[in-house]
Amino acid sequence: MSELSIPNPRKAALTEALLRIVAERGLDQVSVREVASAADVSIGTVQHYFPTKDEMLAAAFAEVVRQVRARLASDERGDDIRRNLSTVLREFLPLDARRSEEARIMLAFATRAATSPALAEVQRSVLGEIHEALSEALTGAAYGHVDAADVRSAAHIAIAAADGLALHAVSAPGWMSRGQLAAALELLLERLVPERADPVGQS
Amino acid sequence: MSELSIPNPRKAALTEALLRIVAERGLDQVSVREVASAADVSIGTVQHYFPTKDEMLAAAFAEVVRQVRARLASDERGDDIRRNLSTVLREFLPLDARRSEEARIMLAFATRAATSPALAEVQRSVLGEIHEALSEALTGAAYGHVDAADVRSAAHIAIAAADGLALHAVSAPGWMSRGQLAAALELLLERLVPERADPVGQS
Amino acid sequence: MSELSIPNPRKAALTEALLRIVAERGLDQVSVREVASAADVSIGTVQHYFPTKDEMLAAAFAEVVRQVRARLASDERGDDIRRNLSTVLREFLPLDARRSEEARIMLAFATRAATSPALAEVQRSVLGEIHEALSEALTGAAYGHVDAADVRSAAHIAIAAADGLALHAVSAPGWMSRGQLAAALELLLERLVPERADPVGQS
Amino acid sequence: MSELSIPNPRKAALTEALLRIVAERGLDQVSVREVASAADVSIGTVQHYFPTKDEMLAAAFAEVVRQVRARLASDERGDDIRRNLSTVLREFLPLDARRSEEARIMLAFATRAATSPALAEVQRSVLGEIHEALSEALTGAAYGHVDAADVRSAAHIAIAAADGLALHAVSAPGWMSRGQLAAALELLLERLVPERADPVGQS
DNA sequence: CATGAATGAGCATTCATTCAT
DNA sequence: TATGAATGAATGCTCATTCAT
Repeated sequence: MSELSIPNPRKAALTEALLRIVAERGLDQVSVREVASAADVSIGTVQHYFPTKDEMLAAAFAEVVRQVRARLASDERGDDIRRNLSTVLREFLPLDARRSEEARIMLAFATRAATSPALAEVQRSVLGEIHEALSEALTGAAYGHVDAADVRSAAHIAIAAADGLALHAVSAPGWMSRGQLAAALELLLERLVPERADPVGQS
Repeated sequence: MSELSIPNPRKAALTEALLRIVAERGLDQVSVREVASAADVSIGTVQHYFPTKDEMLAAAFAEVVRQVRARLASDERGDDIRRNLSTVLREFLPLDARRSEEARIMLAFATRAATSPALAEVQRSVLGEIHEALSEALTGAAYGHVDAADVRSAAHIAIAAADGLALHAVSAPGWMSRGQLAAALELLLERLVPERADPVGQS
Repeated sequence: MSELSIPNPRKAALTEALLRIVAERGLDQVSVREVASAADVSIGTVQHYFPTKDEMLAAAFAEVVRQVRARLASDERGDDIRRNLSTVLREFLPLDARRSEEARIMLAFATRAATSPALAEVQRSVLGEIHEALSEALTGAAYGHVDAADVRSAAHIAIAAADGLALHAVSAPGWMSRGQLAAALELLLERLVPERADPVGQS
Repeated sequence: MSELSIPNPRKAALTEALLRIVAERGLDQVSVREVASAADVSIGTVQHYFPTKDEMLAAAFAEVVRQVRARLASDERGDDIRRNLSTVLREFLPLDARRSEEARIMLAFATRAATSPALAEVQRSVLGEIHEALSEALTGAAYGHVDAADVRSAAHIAIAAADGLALHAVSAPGWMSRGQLAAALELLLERLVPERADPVGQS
């Protein structure tokens, strides 16, 4: 409703075009020209909205992050913490075309962040946010007997494993099937999250 | 394996120069010019050994893989399987300058593999090799009661978590300390590798 | 001359901004963008007043000429013709910050006039005007025994020497000191303007 | 004969092409593209010899200076000092097509030197060299009764007047005829250089 | 009156590659 | 074996200008 949420339809079309290129051909194939032609506007128009390529990349990364955040926020949560964690982490695995594209994009930006302080800053904040959320959930799952450091390590492991699986799936197409990705994730959560402490019905 | 794989020393100097650039400035900053100047030879010389840039990149990736393989092969192995796994996986974490550089290089190539069939093929074979080794080790650790699928999933998780931690450390410098990386890995192994059933019955 | 030549104050601000850029960074650094930002208005506004860059340049040159003319008109004149000539010609030498800036601007436009018929026309009329005035003064200084052609040549020399000194001072900063500039001009006038025949008969 | 004097025929062709453009259309119309097409080579070739535009411009300016120096050195000198000075200074006036082109080129570079320290340095050294030569000649012409400061001022005036006349002729085509240029120069020398001190035939 | 959107040509420069030597 | 010449495509970016509002 606020003006803030209507950034600019043209700008949005440009970042979308850019992200499509990243997903299909990689971040190094992104050029002002390619984005212009993918969005079917002139080069000048692209640079009217994004004076420099860096600004354009940063905006695109921010948009991806925004989308991922929105997706995580809209996911259904229930009582079963392990299932909730699974829901969240599955968002990062390339289990369908949409998530596969997103994974390729996130990986591309993460890798570039290794040599771009600006992108690294975004990456840090994204990781921080997710880590925070996972830590909370894991604390809830521990039913009292928690070692805070262990919980934080477990959260680190959870994100790392999800991103690592995505990395492998994306960088070595065919190496893991979707079933294997899902199975690996489930096994991890089994080992990471204690059984629900239903003191009665539990054998 | 064979003497055939001992490359021309000049060629080795070129791939080393290239990998230095990748580690420091990223894969997209690699150009024939940069490699030539980093190796202090002429552009023509670079292209005498590597007629195309793709061949040069492929050779460099192969060299990295070769180095990692050599490192893994030379690591000390003992009776404690969990410790052995830790030793192997720690090779992938940026726990010191050398491994940090290697992690950046591996990540760069992995990301490019997402859009390069040739590199993807190498990536698949590397992952296959490591997965195989980890699966064997985990099978040994299970002391009989093994579900083969679970073992393979656990191996997937192990590599994924290690690479994922490396990805995070490299793409968000400052996000995780070396201690946190090591702690997360240890926690993972605790959860993934069953305690040795009978510490007594061990020879 | 007429009130008609009093331009829109906004327009004046734009030409002033333009001339500042010319003085500081040269005529080729003048762009609609730079002028707009120097005058702190939008590009569109600049082009509202000056539809094309050429018109803007022409207006700026006209403004400079207007300023120089005004300065020359306001200079004090006395009975000593040589001194009057000196006063006039010193206006063209970069003897202080203001005249230095003006000299840089005049030189920039003169040089561009070499390839721009429109600016060349302005340049011709300016030179004509000054030459006329100097010729008159020199005729007055000759006390009767005049060769009209010599007087015109002397006027040519006078302007040329002044502009040439300015050219050297501006194009080779540090080459001539202000004292050297002034001394050279005085020597020229000594040689160009005959001594007053009878210093006594002066009222 | 030495290798130094054979700089590179290709390079020479490029600077010649560049200077042609400067003379015809001005220094701001010089672009790598234009030079390449004027010299009938590819853009890449131009930049093989001159990695940056600045280097190309500097080389071209140096070449112009070299040509002017060579011309001055090859001019005939006789016993009549005033005539010798005339010969030298006429080299700077656009009295024919060749000198007109040279004058336009020199003016263009001089003007750019106002905002380019590198070119300004060259300009300073050129002026220094000519000033030195003129000062010597004028000292010789003074037959003993010299005020060194006056001689240097006279030399300044001589170059300035020549360059100023060239500036006017080039920036206001049609303003002065060739005859007027020559006449002005001769008048200047009359006033600047004392008559030959033939002690007898002098009234 | 003033602005920002949009454009397309042009800029210097970097690039991978081919070729002759 | 090693090099430099030469090329032409592609890069990010600046530019003057037109147009709708």
